[in-house]
Amino acid sequence: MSPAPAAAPAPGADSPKRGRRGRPGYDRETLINRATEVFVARGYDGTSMDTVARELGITKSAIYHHVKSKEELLRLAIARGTDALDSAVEAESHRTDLTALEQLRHAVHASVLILIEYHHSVTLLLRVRGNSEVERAALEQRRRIDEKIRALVAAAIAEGGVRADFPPGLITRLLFGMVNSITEWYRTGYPVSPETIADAVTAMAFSGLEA
Amino acid sequence: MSPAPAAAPAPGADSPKRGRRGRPGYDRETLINRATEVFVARGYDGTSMDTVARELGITKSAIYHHVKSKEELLRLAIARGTDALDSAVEAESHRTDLTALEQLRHAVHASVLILIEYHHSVTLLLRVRGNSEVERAALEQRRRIDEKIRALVAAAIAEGGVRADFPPGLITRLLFGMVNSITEWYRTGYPVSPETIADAVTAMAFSGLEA
DNA sequence: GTCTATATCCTGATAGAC
DNA sequence: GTCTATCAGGATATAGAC
Repeated sequence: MSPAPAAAPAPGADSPKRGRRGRPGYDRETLINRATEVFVARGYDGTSMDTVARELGITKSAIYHHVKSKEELLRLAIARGTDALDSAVEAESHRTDLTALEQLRHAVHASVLILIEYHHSVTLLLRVRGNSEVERAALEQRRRIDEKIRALVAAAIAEGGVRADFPPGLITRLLFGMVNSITEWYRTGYPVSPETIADAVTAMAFSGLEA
Repeated sequence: MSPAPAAAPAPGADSPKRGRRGRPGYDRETLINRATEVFVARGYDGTSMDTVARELGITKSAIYHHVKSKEELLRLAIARGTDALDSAVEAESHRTDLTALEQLRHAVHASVLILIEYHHSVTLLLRVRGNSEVERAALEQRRRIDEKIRALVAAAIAEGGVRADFPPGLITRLLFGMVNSITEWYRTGYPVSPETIADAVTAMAFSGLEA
């Protein structure tokens, strides 16, 4: 019920090397992380660069010194989570020491942990509608990840480890619908540990909620 | 595995009484339904009234003849799904002939069917961020529905029908996270019937995906 | 690296003709 | 009930001083 995590390392998710001088002094990394949070809180399209600036305590011009456009800021904000998710799923799906069912279980568990660690970034990714080139590129990368998951589920079904009474595509969507829904309510400080959440998701997904 | 649906009736979800004259001739109902689809496709904040008008083949002014603001259009777009969901959950949670576990199973099954029938409207509801009065009111109504569900899950746990090895709030969020995730991929014409989808969700949620 | 302007375009909304 | 024309405010982005 608690497989090996295999989550990605934390490259500095919160407040890296701020200080030194008295006030703002943002480095690019911190600016991206904070902007990501603001985009998540109000929605990307619902957030003006003025709002981002105000929330960060600086002006728009200061932001445009670090990034060349609002779209680039979105691209950078999304990239972290996408990359972490992709490499985790990629890693799990190549472990030849496990059955497909166990690979899938590990992939679910690892995805939950990454989704929590990078929850702002992943949340933005999951909300993208394809309204710009950046958004369409993000959707395309997400589609590639989904493809790997679908292959895992198909293999687990072929193996006899996963129910075959419903279409594989439907099973996959529901499984990762549950996993991804974490972004809807998870907030920093949520009073249940990431490991417990990952265990709960894995248990619910594979065994159901009946006692 | 296939409980009594109890879904709401269809008051005319697609194209009511269009025609008569050659071109547009929208009635208010049709306009709202079509606008809802456009909002879902691009996101509410990412959709200008000019875009809505273009998609509908009329001008902004024609829209403002039917509704007084973009916000009111959102309110009307969201209302249908919210009302249907609320009354379905309300109805199931008052059936004294069923155990709490069975009430929950029926509520899940009914929610899936409503979520599919009103999927554009419900999708908008689930994406609301609280950036305006209309959005905050929608969030509040949604919170009331969630409260009823949480009570059902708590009762089912107390009854011994649902697993108690994880926090009830977490179980509830994951369960309806899976249910609600249908809005992420369901499209009119999806090649699996609503009933089969509802059965699959119920089976996955209560028994898990292991064979 | 951050500020105060400012340019340019887009957005929600209205007036008034047909 | 729909159109053309228009307005006032807000959006992204840039120029140039400190």
